[in-house]
Amino acid sequence: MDTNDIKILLVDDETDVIDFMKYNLEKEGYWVYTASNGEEGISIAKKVNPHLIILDLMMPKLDGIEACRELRSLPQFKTTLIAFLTARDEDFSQLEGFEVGADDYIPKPIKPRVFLSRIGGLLRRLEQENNLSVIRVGNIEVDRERYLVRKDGQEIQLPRKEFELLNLLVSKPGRVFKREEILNKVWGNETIVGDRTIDVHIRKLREKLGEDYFKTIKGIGYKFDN
Amino acid sequence: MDTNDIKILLVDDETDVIDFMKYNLEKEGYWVYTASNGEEGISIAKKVNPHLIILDLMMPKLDGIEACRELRSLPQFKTTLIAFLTARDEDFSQLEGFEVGADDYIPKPIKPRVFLSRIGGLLRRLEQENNLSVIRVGNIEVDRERYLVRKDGQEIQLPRKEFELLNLLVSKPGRVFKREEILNKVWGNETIVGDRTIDVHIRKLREKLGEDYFKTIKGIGYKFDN
DNA sequence: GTCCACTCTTAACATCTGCTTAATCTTGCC
DNA sequence: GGCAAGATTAAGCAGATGTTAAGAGTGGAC
Repeated sequence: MDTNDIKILLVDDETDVIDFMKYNLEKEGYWVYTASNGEEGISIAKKVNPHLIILDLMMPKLDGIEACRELRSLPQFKTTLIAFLTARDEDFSQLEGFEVGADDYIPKPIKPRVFLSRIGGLLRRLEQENNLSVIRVGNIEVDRERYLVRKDGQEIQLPRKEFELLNLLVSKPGRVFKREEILNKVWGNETIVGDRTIDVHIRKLREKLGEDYFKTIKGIGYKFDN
Repeated sequence: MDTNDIKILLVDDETDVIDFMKYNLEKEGYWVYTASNGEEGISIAKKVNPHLIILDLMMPKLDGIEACRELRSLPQFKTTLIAFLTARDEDFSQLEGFEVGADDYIPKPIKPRVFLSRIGGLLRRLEQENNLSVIRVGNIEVDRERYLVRKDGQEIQLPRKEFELLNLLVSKPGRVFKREEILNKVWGNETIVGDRTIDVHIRKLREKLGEDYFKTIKGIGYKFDN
C-alpha cells in the first residue's frame, strides 16, 4: 500500500498540535483529516473510514477514551488502528487506553522523525494483518511465504502456476472468479494462453487437493469452496 | 467499471485549477465536465449526472457548501460522490463540508499523482457501494459474488441465465420488467431468441424457488414479489 | 555440454450441461 | 367460443468444460 492511499484522522483541540502532525504526515504523502473534538472526530471517521485515528486524550465535548470506546463499538471500526496522544505529564494510565481498545499511544511533544517512524510502524502492522502470509480455509492451508500448501497437515508442493491459481481462489473463498479475471491475475494481462490452460490447471489442483474444493460455474469461472 | 465510463464534473472559478485537474483526469481516461460557479455546476450536473463532483469552496454566485447542500436535496444526487477542493490556508471546517454531505475533501495545491490516487480511491468506494454483492428479499438471498442463491438458508446453484434473470428481477422487487427489457438486460441487445425462452427460464426459477415469487403480468412482463 | 526432471501449454477428443426451440396444453379475456 | 398470451414439456444442439497425452521450454546436476 502506498502512503497516498492511507487516510489518517487527527483529533485534537489544540491547533498547534494538529498543524504539526498534519504538516509532517502530509509531507510523507498520507491523506490527513482533522477534527477538533471527539464528536466531530467520530462523525468524520464515519464518513471517511480512515486507516488510523489519532485521538488526543483531553478534549472538549467527548474525550479520547470515550471517543475510542464509542468507535470500537461500531463494526466499521473494529479493526481500525487507534492511537492516543498523551502529554508526558498527563496523568494517564496507559492501561486505560489499551482497555478501551487502543493500539498504541504517542507521547507529546515528539520529534517529527520519531513521530513519523512511529506512525510508519503502526501502519506496517496493519498491512501485515491484512496480508497474512498463511491462509487457512477448512483443512487447506496456503503458505504464501514458503510457496507450499498443507492439507490435513500434509505438506504438498505445487508448481508455480498451480500455486498462484490456488492462491487467487483461496484469497476470497466462495467468491467466483471469472475466467478473464483469472487470466489477468495469474497469467498477466499481456500473455495470451488458450482457454483450456485454466482447465488443465484446475484439473491438477483437483487431483492434488481433492475434487470437491473447486466448483465450476459454467459460463463464468471457478470458485474455491469447502 | 472502466475509467472511460466515469463522468467527473469539476466546479471552480479558477481556470488554472480546472485546467490542471481536467488535464490529469482526461489523461487517465475519465470523462470530464467543467463549470465555473455553483449555479452552472448544478445545471450541468442535472444534465450529465456525473459519478463524482468536485466543488471548490469559494466561488462566485453559489459557493461550494451551498451548492453541495442543494445537490444533496435532489434525489438524483443522493448517492453521487461529492468532494470539496480547499486551499490550505482557507478557513474551512472539514466538519461543515461533511455535514452538508461531502464524501471527501481535496487540498490544493496537490501533486498530480496524489490527486489521481485520491480520485481513484473515491471511485473505488463508489463501486463497492453500488455492487452490494448480496441482495435479500424476503427469504430469498441472491449472492452475486458467489453466484448462488439462498432460500431459507439453503444454498441453490442456478445456471447462468437463470441466475441473471433472477438477479434482474430481484434488483427491483415488485417492479414489472417488460419482456423486451428482460431480453436486453439478460440476453443482450444483439442476441435474438424466441419469445418462449423467457417463459422457460421463469418456469425453471419457479420450480427451484417456488411458484409464488414470480408474477406474470400478461402482455407486459414479469415481476418478483413476495 | 548433456541429460534428466519438471512445468507449462496446446491440441485433440470426450463429455456434459444449459439454452433454445418446437409442439402442445392451459388460462384468461373479449 | 375463440383467440392470444403464457405455461409446460421434452428433445436436440451448441458451446463450454473435462481429460489426456505429447511437445516445447526451462533449469539444475553432473
